[in-house]
Amino acid sequence: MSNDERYPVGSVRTTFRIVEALEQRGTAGVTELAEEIGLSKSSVHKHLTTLESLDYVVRDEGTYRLGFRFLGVGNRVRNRSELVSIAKPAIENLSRTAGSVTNLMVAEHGYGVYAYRAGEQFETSSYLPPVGGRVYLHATAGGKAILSQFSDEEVETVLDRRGLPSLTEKTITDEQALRRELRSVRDRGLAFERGEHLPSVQCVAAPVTASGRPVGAISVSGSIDQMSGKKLEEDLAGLVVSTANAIEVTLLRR
Amino acid sequence: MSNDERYPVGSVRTTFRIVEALEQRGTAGVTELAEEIGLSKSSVHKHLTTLESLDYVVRDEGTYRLGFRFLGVGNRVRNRSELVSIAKPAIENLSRTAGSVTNLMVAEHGYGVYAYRAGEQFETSSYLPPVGGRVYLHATAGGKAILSQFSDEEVETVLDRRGLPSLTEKTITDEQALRRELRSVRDRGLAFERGEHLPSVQCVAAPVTASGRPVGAISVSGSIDQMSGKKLEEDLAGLVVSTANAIEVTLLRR
DNA sequence: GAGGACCGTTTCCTGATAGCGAACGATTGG
DNA sequence: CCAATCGTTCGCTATCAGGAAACGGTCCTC
Repeated sequence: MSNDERYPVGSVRTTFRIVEALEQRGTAGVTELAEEIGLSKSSVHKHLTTLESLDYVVRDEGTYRLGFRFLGVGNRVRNRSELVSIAKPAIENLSRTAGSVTNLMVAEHGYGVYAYRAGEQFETSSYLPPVGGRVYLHATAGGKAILSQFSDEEVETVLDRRGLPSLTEKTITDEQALRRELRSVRDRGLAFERGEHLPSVQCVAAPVTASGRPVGAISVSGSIDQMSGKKLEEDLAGLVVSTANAIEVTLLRR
Repeated sequence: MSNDERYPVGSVRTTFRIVEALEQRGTAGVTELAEEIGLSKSSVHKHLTTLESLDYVVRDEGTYRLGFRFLGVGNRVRNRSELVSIAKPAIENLSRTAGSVTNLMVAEHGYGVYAYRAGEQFETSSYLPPVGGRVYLHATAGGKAILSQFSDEEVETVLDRRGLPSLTEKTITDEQALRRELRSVRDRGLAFERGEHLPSVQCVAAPVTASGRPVGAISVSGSIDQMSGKKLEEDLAGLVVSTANAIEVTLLRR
Protein backbone atom coordinates (compact mmCIF):
# COMPACT_ATOMS: atom_id res chain seq x y z
CA MET A 1 0.00 0.00 0.00
CA SER A 2 1.12 3.53 -0.72
CA ASN A 3 1.73 4.83 2.75
CA ASP A 4 0.99 8.48 2.18
CA GLU A 5 0.49 10.58 5.26
CA ARG A 6 -2.88 11.65 3.93
CA TYR A 7 -4.28 8.16 3.57
CA PRO A 8 -3.74 6.37 6.87
CA VAL A 9 -6.16 3.61 5.87
CA GLY A 10 -4.81 2.49 2.55
CA SER A 11 -7.47 -0.07 1.75
CA VAL A 12 -10.14 2.63 1.89
CA ARG A 13 -8.28 4.49 -0.79
CA THR A 14 -8.11 1.30 -2.80
CA THR A 15 -11.85 0.74 -2.48
CA PHE A 16 -12.68 4.22 -3.68
CA ARG A 17 -10.28 3.83 -6.57
CA ILE A 18 -12.40 0.86 -7.58
CA VAL A 19 -15.62 2.78 -6.98
CA GLU A 20 -14.42 5.66 -9.12
CA ALA A 21 -13.25 3.37 -11.90
CA LEU A 22 -16.69 1.77 -11.85
CA GLU A 23 -18.31 5.19 -11.83
CA GLN A 24 -16.49 6.12 -15.02
CA ARG A 25 -17.00 2.87 -16.85
CA GLY A 26 -20.55 2.23 -15.77
CA THR A 27 -19.97 -1.49 -15.78
CA ALA A 28 -16.75 -3.48 -15.62
CA GLY A 29 -15.20 -6.84 -14.81
CA VAL A 30 -12.63 -7.86 -12.25
CA THR A 31 -9.71 -8.19 -14.66
CA GLU A 32 -10.45 -4.88 -16.33
CA LEU A 33 -10.54 -3.07 -13.00
CA ALA A 34 -7.44 -4.83 -11.71
CA GLU A 35 -5.49 -3.63 -14.73
CA GLU A 36 -6.78 -0.09 -14.46
CA ILE A 37 -5.98 0.22 -10.76
CA GLY A 38 -2.77 -1.81 -10.90
CA LEU A 39 -3.89 -4.37 -8.35
CA SER A 40 -4.14 -8.13 -8.38
CA LYS A 41 -7.37 -9.70 -9.54
CA SER A 42 -7.88 -11.37 -6.18
CA SER A 43 -7.63 -8.10 -4.30
CA VAL A 44 -10.09 -6.35 -6.56
CA HIS A 45 -12.40 -9.29 -6.21
CA LYS A 46 -12.25 -9.05 -2.43
CA HIS A 47 -13.12 -5.37 -2.52
CA LEU A 48 -15.99 -5.93 -4.91
CA THR A 49 -17.37 -8.72 -2.77
CA THR A 50 -17.23 -6.48 0.27
CA LEU A 51 -18.86 -3.58 -1.54
CA GLU A 52 -21.57 -5.85 -2.82
CA SER A 53 -22.35 -7.16 0.65
CA LEU A 54 -22.65 -3.56 1.75
CA ASP A 55 -25.10 -2.95 -1.14
CA TYR A 56 -22.94 -0.31 -2.79
CA VAL A 57 -22.12 -2.49 -5.78
CA VAL A 58 -24.32 -4.79 -7.85
CA ARG A 59 -23.05 -8.00 -9.37
CA ASP A 60 -24.69 -8.65 -12.71
CA GLU A 61 -23.74 -11.89 -14.43
CA GLY A 62 -20.04 -11.82 -13.84
CA THR A 63 -19.78 -8.08 -14.23
CA TYR A 64 -20.10 -5.27 -11.73
CA ARG A 65 -21.65 -1.82 -11.51
CA LEU A 66 -22.33 0.75 -8.80
CA GLY A 67 -25.65 0.43 -7.02
CA PHE A 68 -28.30 3.07 -6.49
CA ARG A 69 -27.38 3.17 -2.84
CA PHE A 70 -24.96 5.95 -3.68
CA LEU A 71 -27.93 7.96 -4.89
CA GLY A 72 -29.52 7.58 -1.48
CA VAL A 73 -26.42 8.75 0.35
CA GLY A 74 -25.97 11.67 -2.02
CA ASN A 75 -29.54 12.84 -1.67
CA ARG A 76 -29.40 12.56 2.09
CA VAL A 77 -26.30 14.72 2.11
CA ARG A 78 -28.08 17.30 0.03
CA ASN A 79 -31.36 17.26 1.90
CA ARG A 80 -29.61 17.72 5.22
CA SER A 81 -28.13 20.99 4.04
CA GLU A 82 -30.01 23.97 5.37
CA LEU A 83 -28.72 26.14 2.54
CA VAL A 84 -30.10 23.78 -0.08
CA SER A 85 -33.55 23.56 1.43
CA ILE A 86 -33.76 27.33 1.64
CA ALA A 87 -32.27 27.98 -1.79
CA LYS A 88 -34.38 25.34 -3.55
CA PRO A 89 -37.67 27.27 -3.84
CA ALA A 90 -35.78 30.49 -4.45
CA ILE A 91 -33.86 29.25 -7.45
CA GLU A 92 -36.91 27.46 -8.81
CA ASN A 93 -38.65 30.82 -8.81
CA LEU A 94 -35.63 32.44 -10.36
CA SER A 95 -35.56 29.80 -13.05
CA ARG A 96 -39.19 30.49 -13.98
CA THR A 97 -38.85 34.26 -14.11
CA ALA A 98 -35.55 34.14 -15.96
CA GLY A 99 -36.60 31.30 -18.22
CA SER A 100 -33.16 29.76 -17.82
CA VAL A 101 -31.21 27.15 -15.93
CA THR A 102 -30.34 28.23 -12.39
CA ASN A 103 -27.83 26.65 -10.05
CA LEU A 104 -26.76 26.60 -6.46
CA MET A 105 -23.04 26.05 -6.15
CA VAL A 106 -21.11 25.31 -3.00
CA ALA A 107 -17.34 25.05 -2.51
CA GLU A 108 -15.69 21.93 -1.22
CA HIS A 109 -12.06 20.87 -1.21
CA GLY A 110 -11.15 23.69 -3.54
CA TYR A 111 -13.75 22.76 -6.15
CA GLY A 112 -17.19 24.07 -6.92
CA VAL A 113 -20.05 21.59 -6.69
CA TYR A 114 -23.49 22.05 -8.20
CA ALA A 115 -25.66 21.27 -5.21
CA TYR A 116 -28.99 21.97 -6.88
CA ARG A 117 -30.30 22.99 -10.26
CA ALA A 118 -33.68 24.16 -11.55
CA GLY A 119 -35.07 24.63 -15.03
CA GLU A 120 -33.01 22.01 -16.77
CA GLN A 121 -35.69 21.92 -19.46
CA PHE A 122 -34.61 25.38 -20.64
CA GLU A 123 -31.25 24.08 -21.74
CA THR A 124 -31.43 21.31 -24.27
CA SER A 125 -28.60 22.27 -26.57
CA SER A 126 -25.39 22.66 -24.63
CA TYR A 127 -23.95 20.27 -22.14
CA LEU A 128 -23.90 21.46 -18.53
CA PRO A 129 -21.89 19.93 -15.69
CA PRO A 130 -24.19 17.45 -13.92
CA VAL A 131 -25.64 18.14 -10.50
CA GLY A 132 -23.11 16.90 -7.97
CA GLY A 133 -20.38 17.47 -10.52
CA ARG A 134 -17.19 19.28 -9.56
CA VAL A 135 -15.83 22.21 -11.48
CA TYR A 136 -12.96 24.64 -11.10
CA LEU A 137 -13.72 27.71 -9.08
CA HIS A 138 -11.62 30.07 -11.19
CA ALA A 139 -13.41 29.19 -14.42
CA THR A 140 -17.06 29.47 -13.37
CA ALA A 141 -19.28 32.39 -12.44
CA GLY A 142 -20.42 30.73 -9.22
CA GLY A 143 -16.86 29.78 -8.37
CA LYS A 144 -15.59 33.31 -8.86
CA ALA A 145 -18.48 34.65 -6.80
CA ILE A 146 -17.44 32.37 -3.94
CA LEU A 147 -13.73 33.09 -4.34
CA SER A 148 -14.45 36.81 -4.22
CA GLN A 149 -15.58 36.39 -0.62
CA PHE A 150 -12.51 34.40 0.40
CA SER A 151 -9.52 36.05 2.02
CA ASP A 152 -6.32 36.33 0.00
CA GLU A 153 -4.84 33.41 1.92
CA GLU A 154 -7.87 31.23 1.30
CA VAL A 155 -7.69 31.99 -2.41
CA GLU A 156 -4.01 31.09 -2.30
CA THR A 157 -4.83 27.74 -0.68
CA VAL A 158 -7.31 26.93 -3.43
CA LEU A 159 -4.85 27.89 -6.16
CA ASP A 160 -2.13 25.79 -4.58
CA ARG A 161 -4.44 22.81 -4.50
CA ARG A 162 -6.15 23.08 -7.85
CA GLY A 163 -4.07 25.42 -9.94
CA LEU A 164 -5.41 27.52 -12.79
CA PRO A 165 -5.84 25.02 -15.63
CA SER A 166 -7.02 26.34 -18.95
CA LEU A 167 -10.36 24.91 -20.04
CA THR A 168 -11.14 27.15 -23.01
CA GLU A 169 -9.17 29.91 -24.67
CA LYS A 170 -11.00 32.39 -22.43
CA THR A 171 -10.16 30.81 -19.09
CA ILE A 172 -8.25 33.06 -16.71
CA THR A 173 -4.94 31.29 -16.20
CA ASP A 174 -2.90 34.13 -14.73
CA GLU A 175 -3.02 34.59 -10.98
CA GLN A 176 -2.74 38.37 -11.10
CA ALA A 177 -5.52 38.58 -13.67
CA LEU A 178 -7.68 36.38 -11.47
CA ARG A 179 -7.01 38.57 -8.43
CA ARG A 180 -8.06 41.64 -10.40
CA GLU A 181 -11.18 39.87 -11.62
CA LEU A 182 -12.04 38.83 -8.05
CA ARG A 183 -11.72 42.40 -6.82
CA SER A 184 -14.11 43.53 -9.51
CA VAL A 185 -16.50 40.73 -8.60
CA ARG A 186 -16.33 41.71 -4.94
CA ASP A 187 -17.03 45.34 -5.74
CA ARG A 188 -20.04 44.58 -7.91
CA GLY A 189 -21.31 41.60 -5.94
CA LEU A 190 -21.58 39.85 -9.30
CA ALA A 191 -19.53 37.45 -11.35
CA PHE A 192 -19.79 36.79 -15.07
CA GLU A 193 -18.61 33.80 -17.00
CA ARG A 194 -18.24 34.19 -20.73
CA GLY A 195 -17.05 30.95 -22.24
CA GLU A 196 -14.33 30.48 -19.66
CA HIS A 197 -15.53 27.05 -18.63
CA LEU A 198 -17.39 25.76 -21.67
CA PRO A 199 -16.99 27.60 -24.97
CA SER A 200 -20.65 28.32 -25.63
CA VAL A 201 -21.91 28.84 -22.09
CA GLN A 202 -22.54 32.22 -20.51
CA CYS A 203 -23.29 32.69 -16.86
CA VAL A 204 -23.92 35.27 -14.15
CA ALA A 205 -23.65 34.57 -10.43
CA ALA A 206 -23.92 36.21 -7.03
CA PRO A 207 -22.42 34.97 -3.78
CA VAL A 208 -24.50 33.93 -0.79
CA THR A 209 -22.91 34.76 2.54
CA ALA A 210 -23.79 34.02 6.14
CA SER A 211 -22.16 36.08 8.88
CA GLY A 212 -19.49 37.25 6.50
CA ARG A 213 -18.57 33.82 5.21
CA PRO A 214 -19.42 32.63 1.70
CA VAL A 215 -21.63 29.55 1.83
CA GLY A 216 -22.42 29.26 -1.87
CA ALA A 217 -23.43 31.08 -5.02
CA ILE A 218 -26.55 31.45 -7.14
CA SER A 219 -26.07 31.42 -10.87
CA VAL A 220 -28.06 31.57 -14.10
CA SER A 221 -26.58 29.91 -17.14
CA GLY A 222 -27.44 29.65 -20.78
CA SER A 223 -25.93 29.27 -24.20
CA ILE A 224 -24.22 32.25 -25.76
CA ASP A 225 -27.07 32.94 -28.20
CA GLN A 226 -29.70 32.82 -25.47
CA MET A 227 -28.18 35.45 -23.24
CA SER A 228 -25.80 38.27 -23.88
CA GLY A 229 -25.52 42.00 -23.73
CA LYS A 230 -28.14 43.85 -21.72
CA LYS A 231 -30.17 40.77 -20.86
CA LEU A 232 -27.22 39.09 -19.23
CA GLU A 233 -25.58 42.10 -17.69
CA GLU A 234 -28.61 43.89 -16.34
CA ASP A 235 -31.83 41.90 -16.24
CA LEU A 236 -30.44 38.54 -15.20
CA ALA A 237 -27.77 40.11 -13.03
CA GLY A 238 -30.39 41.97 -11.02
CA LEU A 239 -32.51 38.86 -10.57
CA VAL A 240 -29.56 36.81 -9.42
CA VAL A 241 -28.47 39.38 -6.87
CA SER A 242 -31.92 39.80 -5.40
CA THR A 243 -32.39 36.03 -5.18
CA ALA A 244 -29.06 35.65 -3.40
CA ASN A 245 -30.04 38.44 -1.01
CA ALA A 246 -33.40 36.83 -0.30
CA ILE A 247 -31.68 33.57 0.56
CA GLU A 248 -29.28 35.37 2.87
CA VAL A 249 -32.17 36.97 4.73
CA THR A 250 -33.94 33.64 5.12
CA LEU A 251 -30.70 32.05 6.35
CA LEU A 252 -30.54 34.66 9.10
CA ARG A 253 -34.13 34.05 10.20
CA ARG A 254 -33.87 30.28 10.43
CA MET B 1 -12.22 -6.95 12.37
CA SER B 2 -15.15 -9.28 12.21
CA ASN B 3 -13.96 -11.88 9.74
CA ASP B 4 -17.23 -12.63 8.01
CA GLU B 5 -17.02 -14.47 4.73
CA ARG B 6 -19.04 -11.72 3.12
CA TYR B 7 -16.67 -8.92 4.04
CA PRO B 8 -13.18 -9.96 2.94
CA VAL B 9 -11.88 -6.42 3.33
CA GLY B 10 -12.89 -5.54 6.85
CA SER B 11 -11.66 -1.96 6.87
CA VAL B 12 -13.97 -1.13 3.97
CA ARG B 13 -16.87 -2.25 6.08
CA THR B 14 -15.57 -0.09 8.89
CA THR B 15 -15.32 2.95 6.65
CA PHE B 16 -18.89 2.58 5.41
CA ARG B 17 -20.07 2.12 8.98
CA ILE B 18 -18.59 5.52 9.63
CA VAL B 19 -20.07 6.95 6.44
CA GLU B 20 -23.52 5.67 7.34
CA ALA B 21 -23.28 6.96 10.89
CA LEU B 22 -22.35 10.36 9.46
CA GLU B 23 -25.19 10.12 6.98
CA GLN B 24 -27.68 9.64 9.80
CA ARG B 25 -26.30 12.28 12.11
CA GLY B 26 -25.50 14.87 9.50
CA THR B 27 -22.53 16.07 11.48
CA ALA B 28 -20.53 14.34 14.19
CA GLY B 29 -17.25 14.28 16.04
CA VAL B 30 -14.60 11.59 16.35
CA THR B 31 -15.52 10.50 19.88
CA GLU B 32 -19.22 10.35 19.09
CA LEU B 33 -18.60 8.16 16.06
CA ALA B 34 -16.11 5.94 17.86
CA GLU B 35 -18.69 5.21 20.55
CA GLU B 36 -21.44 4.53 18.02
CA ILE B 37 -19.35 2.15 15.93
CA GLY B 38 -17.52 0.61 18.86
CA LEU B 39 -14.07 1.53 17.62
CA SER B 40 -11.16 3.40 19.08
CA LYS B 41 -10.96 7.11 18.56
CA SER B 42 -7.64 6.77 16.76
CA SER B 43 -9.05 4.33 14.21
CA VAL B 44 -12.06 6.47 13.49
CA HIS B 45 -9.79 9.43 13.12
CA LYS B 46 -7.66 7.56 10.60
CA HIS B 47 -10.68 6.66 8.54
CA LEU B 48 -12.00 10.20 8.62
CA THR B 49 -8.64 11.58 7.56
CA THR B 50 -8.53 9.16 4.66
CA LEU B 51 -12.08 9.93 3.60
CA GLU B 52 -11.37 13.62 3.78
CA SER B 53 -8.30 13.31 1.57
CA LEU B 54 -10.49 11.47 -0.90
CA ASP B 55 -12.99 14.38 -0.75
CA TYR B 56 -15.84 12.23 0.53
CA VAL B 57 -15.87 13.84 3.96
CA VAL B 58 -15.56 17.47 4.98
CA ARG B 59 -13.83 18.58 8.16
CA ASP B 60 -15.53 21.60 9.63
CA GLU B 61 -13.96 23.06 12.75
CA GLY B 62 -13.23 19.86 14.57
CA THR B 63 -16.40 18.15 13.41
CA TYR B 64 -17.10 16.07 10.34
CA ARG B 65 -19.84 15.66 7.75
CA LEU B 66 -20.27 13.89 4.42
CA GLY B 67 -19.31 15.86 1.37
CA PHE B 68 -21.32 16.57 -1.74
CA ARG B 69 -19.08 14.20 -3.63
CA PHE B 70 -21.53 11.44 -2.82
CA LEU B 71 -24.15 13.42 -4.70
CA GLY B 72 -21.94 13.36 -7.75
CA VAL B 73 -21.43 9.62 -7.58
CA GLY B 74 -25.13 9.00 -7.02
CA ASN B 75 -26.18 11.15 -9.94
CA ARG B 76 -23.66 9.53 -12.23
CA VAL B 77 -25.03 6.13 -11.28
CA ARG B 78 -28.52 7.32 -12.11
CA ASN B 79 -27.67 9.09 -15.33
CA ARG B 80 -25.86 6.06 -16.67
CA SER B 81 -29.00 3.98 -16.38
CA GLU B 82 -30.75 3.57 -19.69
CA LEU B 83 -34.03 2.83 -17.96
CA VAL B 84 -33.92 6.09 -16.04
CA SER B 85 -33.16 8.24 -19.06
CA ILE B 86 -36.04 6.67 -20.95
CA ALA B 87 -38.48 6.73 -18.04
CA LYS B 88 -37.67 10.30 -17.04
CA PRO B 89 -39.71 12.16 -19.67
CA ALA B 90 -42.44 9.53 -19.50
CA ILE B 91 -43.08 9.86 -15.79
CA GLU B 92 -42.81 13.63 -15.99
CA ASN B 93 -45.63 13.54 -18.49
CA LEU B 94 -47.55 11.13 -16.32
CA SER B 95 -47.10 13.42 -13.35
CA ARG B 96 -48.57 16.36 -15.23
CA THR B 97 -51.60 14.49 -16.57
CA ALA B 98 -52.27 12.75 -13.28
CA GLY B 99 -51.53 15.83 -11.19
CA SER B 100 -49.71 13.61 -8.71
CA VAL B 101 -46.32 12.40 -7.63
CA THR B 102 -44.92 9.70 -9.92
CA ASN B 103 -42.00 7.42 -9.27
CA LEU B 104 -39.66 5.02 -10.97
CA MET B 105 -38.65 2.20 -8.67
CA VAL B 106 -35.94 -0.36 -9.28
CA ALA B 107 -35.06 -3.41 -7.20
CA GLU B 108 -31.63 -3.90 -5.71
CA HIS B 109 -30.40 -6.30 -3.04
CA GLY B 110 -33.95 -7.22 -2.15
CA TYR B 111 -35.06 -3.65 -1.59
CA GLY B 112 -36.95 -1.18 -3.73
CA VAL B 113 -35.14 2.05 -4.57
CA TYR B 114 -36.78 5.20 -5.86
CA ALA B 115 -34.58 5.95 -8.84
CA TYR B 116 -36.50 8.98 -10.07
CA ARG B 117 -39.49 11.04 -9.06
CA ALA B 118 -41.54 13.74 -10.76
CA GLY B 119 -44.17 16.15 -9.50
CA GLU B 120 -42.94 16.44 -5.96
CA GLN B 121 -44.77 19.76 -5.78
CA PHE B 122 -48.11 17.91 -5.81
CA GLU B 123 -47.42 16.32 -2.48
CA THR B 124 -46.82 18.77 0.31
CA SER B 125 -48.65 17.11 3.14
CA SER B 126 -47.47 13.57 3.63
CA TYR B 127 -43.92 12.41 3.88
CA LEU B 128 -42.63 10.28 1.00
CA PRO B 129 -39.50 8.14 1.00
CA PRO B 130 -36.71 10.25 -0.50
CA VAL B 131 -35.33 9.60 -3.96
CA GLY B 132 -32.55 7.06 -3.57
CA GLY B 133 -34.26 5.76 -0.44
CA ARG B 134 -34.75 2.05 0.07
CA VAL B 135 -38.09 0.55 0.93
CA TYR B 136 -39.47 -2.95 1.39
CA LEU B 137 -40.75 -4.55 -1.77
CA HIS B 138 -43.68 -6.32 -0.09
CA ALA B 139 -45.13 -3.13 1.34
CA THR B 140 -45.09 -0.84 -1.68
CA ALA B 141 -47.07 -0.80 -4.92
CA GLY B 142 -43.93 -0.58 -7.04
CA GLY B 143 -42.30 -3.32 -5.03
CA LYS B 144 -45.24 -5.66 -5.45
CA ALA B 145 -45.34 -4.88 -9.16
CA ILE B 146 -41.71 -5.93 -9.45
CA LEU B 147 -42.12 -8.99 -7.23
CA SER B 148 -45.07 -10.11 -9.34
CA GLN B 149 -42.67 -10.62 -12.25
CA PHE B 150 -40.15 -12.58 -10.18
CA SER B 151 -40.13 -16.37 -10.16
CA ASP B 152 -41.26 -18.12 -6.99
CA GLU B 153 -37.64 -18.84 -6.09
CA GLU B 154 -36.61 -15.23 -6.60
CA VAL B 155 -39.42 -14.08 -4.34
CA GLU B 156 -38.28 -16.61 -1.79
CA THR B 157 -34.74 -15.21 -1.92
CA VAL B 158 -36.03 -11.71 -1.27
CA LEU B 159 -38.19 -12.86 1.64
CA ASP B 160 -35.29 -14.79 3.16
CA ARG B 161 -33.14 -11.70 2.99
CA ARG B 162 -35.56 -9.00 4.03
CA GLY B 163 -38.48 -10.77 5.68
CA LEU B 164 -41.99 -9.37 5.86
CA PRO B 165 -41.78 -6.72 8.56
CA SER B 166 -44.97 -4.93 9.49
CA LEU B 167 -44.86 -1.20 8.78
CA THR B 168 -48.50 -0.27 9.32
CA GLU B 169 -51.48 -2.29 10.44
CA LYS B 170 -52.28 -2.94 6.78
CA THR B 171 -48.91 -4.35 5.75
CA ILE B 172 -49.03 -7.88 4.36
CA THR B 173 -46.98 -9.93 6.79
CA ASP B 174 -48.11 -13.42 5.86
CA GLU B 175 -46.21 -15.14 3.08
CA GLN B 176 -49.23 -16.99 1.69
CA ALA B 177 -51.26 -13.79 1.63
CA LEU B 178 -48.42 -12.07 -0.21
CA ARG B 179 -48.22 -14.89 -2.76
CA ARG B 180 -51.96 -14.55 -3.41
CA GLU B 181 -51.62 -10.80 -3.76
CA LEU B 182 -48.72 -11.21 -6.19
CA ARG B 183 -50.77 -13.58 -8.35
CA SER B 184 -53.53 -11.02 -8.51
CA VAL B 185 -51.03 -8.29 -9.37
CA ARG B 186 -49.57 -10.46 -12.11
CA ASP B 187 -52.99 -11.15 -13.58
CA ARG B 188 -54.00 -7.51 -13.67
CA GLY B 189 -50.59 -6.06 -14.46
CA LEU B 190 -51.29 -3.62 -11.64
CA ALA B 191 -50.42 -3.28 -7.98
CA PHE B 192 -52.19 -1.17 -5.38
CA GLU B 193 -50.87 0.06 -2.09
CA ARG B 194 -53.40 1.23 0.46
CA GLY B 195 -51.66 2.37 3.57
CA GLU B 196 -49.42 -0.68 3.72
CA HIS B 197 -46.23 1.31 3.77
CA LEU B 198 -47.26 4.65 5.22
CA PRO B 199 -50.65 4.99 6.87
CA SER B 200 -52.01 7.81 4.76
CA VAL B 201 -50.40 7.04 1.41
CA GLN B 202 -52.18 5.36 -1.48
CA CYS B 203 -50.41 4.15 -4.57
CA VAL B 204 -50.87 2.34 -7.85
CA ALA B 205 -48.03 0.82 -9.86
CA ALA B 206 -47.29 -1.18 -13.00
CA PRO B 207 -44.17 -3.23 -13.72
CA VAL B 208 -41.75 -2.44 -16.53
CA THR B 209 -40.21 -5.52 -18.12
CA ALA B 210 -37.53 -6.07 -20.74
CA SER B 211 -37.32 -9.46 -22.44
CA GLY B 212 -39.41 -11.04 -19.74
CA ARG B 213 -37.40 -9.68 -16.84
CA PRO B 214 -38.69 -6.95 -14.52
CA VAL B 215 -36.42 -3.92 -14.63
CA GLY B 216 -38.51 -1.56 -12.54
CA ALA B 217 -41.96 -0.19 -11.83
CA ILE B 218 -43.85 3.02 -12.49
CA SER B 219 -46.06 4.30 -9.70
CA VAL B 220 -48.35 7.18 -8.84
CA SER B 221 -48.73 8.09 -5.19
CA GLY B 222 -50.82 10.48 -3.17
CA SER B 223 -52.44 10.94 0.18
CA ILE B 224 -55.55 8.96 0.97
CA ASP B 225 -57.89 11.95 0.55
CA GLN B 226 -56.39 12.89 -2.82
CA MET B 227 -56.94 9.57 -4.50
CA SER B 228 -59.33 6.77 -3.82
CA GLY B 229 -62.19 4.81 -5.37
CA LYS B 230 -62.69 5.18 -9.07
CA LYS B 231 -59.97 7.75 -9.58
CA LEU B 232 -57.33 5.46 -8.14
CA GLU B 233 -58.59 2.18 -9.46
CA GLU B 234 -59.50 3.20 -12.98
CA ASP B 235 -58.19 6.56 -14.15
CA LEU B 236 -54.77 6.49 -12.55
CA ALA B 237 -54.40 2.75 -13.04
CA GLY B 238 -54.92 3.12 -16.77
CA LEU B 239 -52.41 5.96 -17.03
CA VAL B 240 -49.79 4.03 -15.10
CA VAL B 241 -50.16 0.93 -17.25
CA SER B 242 -49.95 2.81 -20.52
CA THR B 243 -46.91 4.75 -19.31
CA ALA B 244 -45.19 1.53 -18.33
CA ASN B 245 -46.02 0.03 -21.71
CA ALA B 246 -44.69 3.05 -23.53
CA ILE B 247 -41.42 2.75 -21.64
CA GLU B 248 -41.18 -0.92 -22.50
CA VAL B 249 -41.62 -0.16 -26.18
CA THR B 250 -38.92 2.50 -26.08
CA LEU B 251 -36.60 0.12 -24.26
CA LEU B 252 -36.96 -2.35 -27.10
CA ARG B 253 -36.20 0.26 -29.75
CA ARG B 254 -33.06 1.59 -28.17
C1' DG C 1 -8.37 32.57 36.69
C1' DA C 2 -7.25 28.05 38.04
C1' DG C 3 -8.84 23.49 37.57
C1' DG C 4 -10.97 19.85 35.30
C1' DA C 5 -13.38 17.60 31.74
C1' DC C 6 -13.76 16.87 27.23
C1' DC C 7 -12.39 17.34 22.58
C1' DG C 8 -9.50 16.09 18.27
C1' DT C 9 -5.01 14.61 17.34
C1' DT C 10 -0.54 12.08 17.54
C1' DT C 11 2.44 8.31 18.69
C1' DC C 12 3.88 3.70 19.11
C1' DC C 13 3.06 -1.06 19.11
C1' DT C 14 1.22 -5.64 17.52
C1' DG C 15 -1.88 -9.20 15.94
C1' DA C 16 -4.94 -9.40 12.19
C1' DT C 17 -5.35 -8.91 7.35
C1' DA C 18 -4.89 -6.70 2.57
C1' DG C 19 -2.73 -7.88 -1.28
C1' DC C 20 -0.24 -11.33 -4.05
C1' DG C 21 0.64 -15.33 -7.05
C1' DA C 22 -0.93 -19.49 -8.45
C1' DA C 23 -4.29 -22.71 -9.34
C1' DC C 24 -9.17 -23.83 -10.43
C1' DG C 25 -13.59 -24.43 -13.04
C1' DA C 26 -16.58 -22.19 -16.50
C1' DT C 27 -17.17 -19.97 -20.66
C1' DT C 28 -15.95 -18.50 -25.13
C1' DG C 29 -14.32 -18.42 -29.83
C1' DG C 30 -11.29 -19.62 -33.52
C1' DC D 1 -11.33 -29.30 -29.58
C1' DC D 2 -8.14 -26.62 -27.49
C1' DA D 3 -6.43 -22.19 -26.22
C1' DA D 4 -7.54 -18.06 -24.21
C1' DT D 5 -9.84 -15.48 -20.83
C1' DC D 6 -13.00 -14.88 -17.49
C1' DG D 7 -14.41 -14.79 -12.33
C1' DT D 8 -13.32 -17.12 -8.27
C1' DT D 9 -10.73 -19.61 -4.51
C1' DC D 10 -6.71 -20.63 -1.67
C1' DG D 11 -2.51 -20.04 1.36
C1' DC D 12 1.11 -17.17 2.46
C1' DT D 13 3.45 -13.04 4.27
C1' DA D 14 4.80 -8.30 4.84
C1' DT D 15 2.11 -4.69 5.89
C1' DC D 16 -0.96 -2.04 8.25
C1' DA D 17 -5.64 -1.36 10.71
C1' DG D 18 -6.89 -0.91 15.18
C1' DG D 19 -5.94 -0.10 20.22
C1' DA D 20 -4.02 2.21 24.40
C1' DA D 21 -2.12 6.09 26.12
C1' DA D 22 -0.39 10.54 26.08
C1' DC D 23 -0.70 15.32 24.21
C1' DG D 24 -2.30 20.04 23.49
C1' DG D 25 -6.28 22.95 23.00
C1' DT D 26 -10.88 24.70 24.30
C1' DC D 27 -14.70 25.26 27.03
C1' DC D 28 -17.09 25.14 31.30
C1' DT D 29 -17.25 25.57 36.26
C1' DC D 30 -16.27 27.04 40.58
